[in-house]
Amino acid sequence: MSKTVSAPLKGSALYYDLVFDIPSKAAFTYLGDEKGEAAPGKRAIVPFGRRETLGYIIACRDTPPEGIKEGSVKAIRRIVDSEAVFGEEDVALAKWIGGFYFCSLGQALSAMIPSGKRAGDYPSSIASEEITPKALELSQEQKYALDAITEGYEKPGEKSGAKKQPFYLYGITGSGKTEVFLQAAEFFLNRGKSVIYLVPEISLTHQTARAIGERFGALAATIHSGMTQANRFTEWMRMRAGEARIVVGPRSAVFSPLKDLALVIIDEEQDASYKSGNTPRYHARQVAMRRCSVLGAALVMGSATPSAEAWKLMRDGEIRRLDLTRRLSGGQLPQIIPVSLEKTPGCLTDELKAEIRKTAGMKRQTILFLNRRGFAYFYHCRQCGFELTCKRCSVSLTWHKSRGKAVCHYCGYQTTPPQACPECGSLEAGFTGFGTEMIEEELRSAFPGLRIARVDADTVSKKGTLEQALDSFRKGEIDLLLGTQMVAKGLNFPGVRLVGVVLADTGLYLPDFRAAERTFSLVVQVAGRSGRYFPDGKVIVQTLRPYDPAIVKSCAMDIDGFFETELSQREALSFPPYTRLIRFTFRGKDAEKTDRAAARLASIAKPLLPDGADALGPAECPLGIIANQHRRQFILKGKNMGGLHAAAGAIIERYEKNKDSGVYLEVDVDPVSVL
DNA sequence: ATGATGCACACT
DNA sequence: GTGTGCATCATG
Repeated sequence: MSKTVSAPLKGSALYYDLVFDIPSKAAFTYLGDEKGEAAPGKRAIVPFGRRETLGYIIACRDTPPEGIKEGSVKAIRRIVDSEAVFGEEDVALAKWIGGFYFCSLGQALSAMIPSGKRAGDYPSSIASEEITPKALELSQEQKYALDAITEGYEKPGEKSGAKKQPFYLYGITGSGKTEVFLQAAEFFLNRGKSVIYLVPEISLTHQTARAIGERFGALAATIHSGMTQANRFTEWMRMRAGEARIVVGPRSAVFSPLKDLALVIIDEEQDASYKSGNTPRYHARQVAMRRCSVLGAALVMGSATPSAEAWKLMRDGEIRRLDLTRRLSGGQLPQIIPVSLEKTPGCLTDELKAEIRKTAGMKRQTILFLNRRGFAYFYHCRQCGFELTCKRCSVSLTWHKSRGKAVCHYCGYQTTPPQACPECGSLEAGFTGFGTEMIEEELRSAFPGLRIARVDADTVSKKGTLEQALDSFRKGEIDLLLGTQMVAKGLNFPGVRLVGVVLADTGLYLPDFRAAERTFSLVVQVAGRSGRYFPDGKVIVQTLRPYDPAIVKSCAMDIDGFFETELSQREALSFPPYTRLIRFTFRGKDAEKTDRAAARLASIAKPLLPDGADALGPAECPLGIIANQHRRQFILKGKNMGGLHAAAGAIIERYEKNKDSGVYLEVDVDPVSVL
């Protein structure tokens, strides 16, 4: 817990060590503030170089550290917090994060602690006035799972030293995972313990948060990106005070400062959003495992489509798998039909059109899903094969009809596409492939009477638009919802009969070893949107690769089969989960310099590699240029993370000794994507 | 990270 | 001779 150091007597010198949200690992010593409010665990504004910066007070001391002249120590300008906002446990966790993900303590703390200024009053939590603590009746399978999760629980007061095995609630969509999670949470709350409930994104957080607010009332808290800083901070302090004991939230909620944490739930465990995209590039699952093992807390993950990592751990018995095999509503799994797109002139096959028509005739609803990532829509010359790509990034430009422009999805560059091929002058050049706009147009002309709504990053840039569209879809004011990723996950619409995947295999063209896994899991999840309440759900999966295992197995809902082939392939190529990766990415305006930097790190690395470890590259990244920056990567691969990680640490240290100017190095431990 | 400093080449 | 640009450095 946070130890509060008594305020210094007036005039007596007491020093404080602060860390900052900067790459430097050093702590800086300051004199206490005038009011004497300084204490470890509080944040302070201090003069730092030529400016004032927020820092985290991590310790106090009687004398300045060795080598610092007493005269050069500055005083804390102002203390931000009236009480400590982080404690020893948080610092210990931050140190671990810094060590494992190669960032400074200050960077780790700043990722953990909400940056809100002041804990105002205590309103606006998700706590619902009407508490409905009535748990639903559990099925046999659910009961078994709940018992397994709770049975190892030790009595309060007893020290729980033994390492607990994580659980995995593996169940098809609609099999009642959430209710098991909620009752497990309730079990621990009833014993005075705390619970973290992680969900992938805000849209999902909302539904789950509501359920938790209703069931646990004032004990519930939530933190997500849609909240104001002050509200997030308020929730943080409610947790620290022990007032809130269950939190629902995305990735960052894994840091929640709950008292007596006993259970961490990770819903949709395979979701890539659990991995942070910026420093520190932590994975919430990894952090959760760390916290749980330190505290002796239980970890329960769940999904219908586990990650390859989790699947292997279950297979090897390192994670205990708990199966939920039946849909509670009695709904059947939908029929999933793969349809080849090869001979279709437009982007909607006759099969899909027929089903849309049939569904509309039944006064039911359709969701059309387009996985737009990858190269679904590109300028292509049929004569010479020329492709129009971004001048700055190496990716294909996407055609935006409404703007009449070709746009780069990475840097925002846009240009008017040429009428004729710039290479050979042929007029048989232009955009092919599918975008949501084009599909929308084709739909409107094919089904003039249908009420169609399109939901993608372009149409929902304004806040609330997505909610609005989804709301009117739920009310039945829209017949067909067309969208990207956002319509795929978690949403639950009773009226939906048909789900169409416009082009399932776009992701398969990405040069990433997880491409098949992602595609597979996406199709299975999208399929799960259909037929949740009626037994006549239908899913049409359009594809240019009808024989690809990821497509075939996902349409057959053959998860075992998919992982069998996928894992044996990963093993053959020694990719995760059979190995671990540490990726070094170099960015620089100058290609030569970037190459040199990568080569230099590689030559440092070679002699330091532990036995059984491999180096890949240095090589150009699959996306070789992004926003005018050349990108190179160098990947370490090894069976044993301990040795690999230690080597990486030594490599980084030597590399930084004389670093290349204009080239930035980024280190990613356990990268989820290598694009 | 970020602002200050020092050195290179350009140009009123 | 001063002015703009970037690499280098230190931050207590």
